[in-house]
Amino acid sequence: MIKMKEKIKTELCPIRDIICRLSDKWSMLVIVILNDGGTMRFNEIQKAMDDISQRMLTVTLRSLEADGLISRRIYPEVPPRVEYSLTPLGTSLLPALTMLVDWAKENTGAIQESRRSFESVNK
Amino acid sequence: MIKMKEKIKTELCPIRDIICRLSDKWSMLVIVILNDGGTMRFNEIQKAMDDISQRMLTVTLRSLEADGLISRRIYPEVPPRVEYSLTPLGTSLLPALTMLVDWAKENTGAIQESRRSFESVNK
DNA sequence: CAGAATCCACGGCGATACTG
DNA sequence: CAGTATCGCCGTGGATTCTG
Repeated sequence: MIKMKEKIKTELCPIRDIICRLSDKWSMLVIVILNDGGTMRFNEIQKAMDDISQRMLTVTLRSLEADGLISRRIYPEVPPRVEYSLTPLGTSLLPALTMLVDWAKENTGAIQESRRSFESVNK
Repeated sequence: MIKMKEKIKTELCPIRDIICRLSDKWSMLVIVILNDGGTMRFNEIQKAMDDISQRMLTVTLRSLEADGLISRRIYPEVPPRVEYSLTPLGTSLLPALTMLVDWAKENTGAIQESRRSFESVNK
């Protein structure tokens, strides 16, 4: 059996870096929303998230673009129009992301109950 | 096709909460290491990570214990001995975690190259 | 040995105001 | 519409010291 630990310690300084980029407050959610919505404009994405600030959406989109997970197309019009969509690389992340979300969904109850009993013991 | 966005917005305030707990600096790594090592003592885990502070390891372990992902067994001896191991719930997270790590591993090169070209364009 | 407690630096993130 | 710029809070996490 392969030692996952070795995976992480030898190959995964870069891997941990990637995980950290994804696991900020908004990145995963943006990817999921773009997967559902296809090609979307800035404001569309913001409405779909409904509680992200304009600044953080900009920052998040730039970060994802830098990593090659989304593409950003600018139309030289007035008023300006900018469209975002997942790249193939971004799309390839979805199975793993979905699995994580599904796991979280299935175990939400168990985890919350565990937290409650843990707190009542340590109160 | 199911709208992932709906999943996240309706069911996933709790789900996002879980993802956030996992995606701090150390939690995923601890889970992976415990999966490789089985039952381990505090110092064993710390050595396996080799760059985590004592404080952060304590904090991380408590958080994972509260969520029911790891168990903590105390032996009333002198000097004290405490052993950690994955619970079934913690183990059930591994497939999703592995998938994410594998994706990151496979696409590290592409991502880093994307970052470089992005920076050279925006310099 | 396995922590608890304290102090502190840094960076993520939000609020607000301004612009092409 | 889709940003950019600036300011400031606060939470994460590191270093250090102390304890049962």
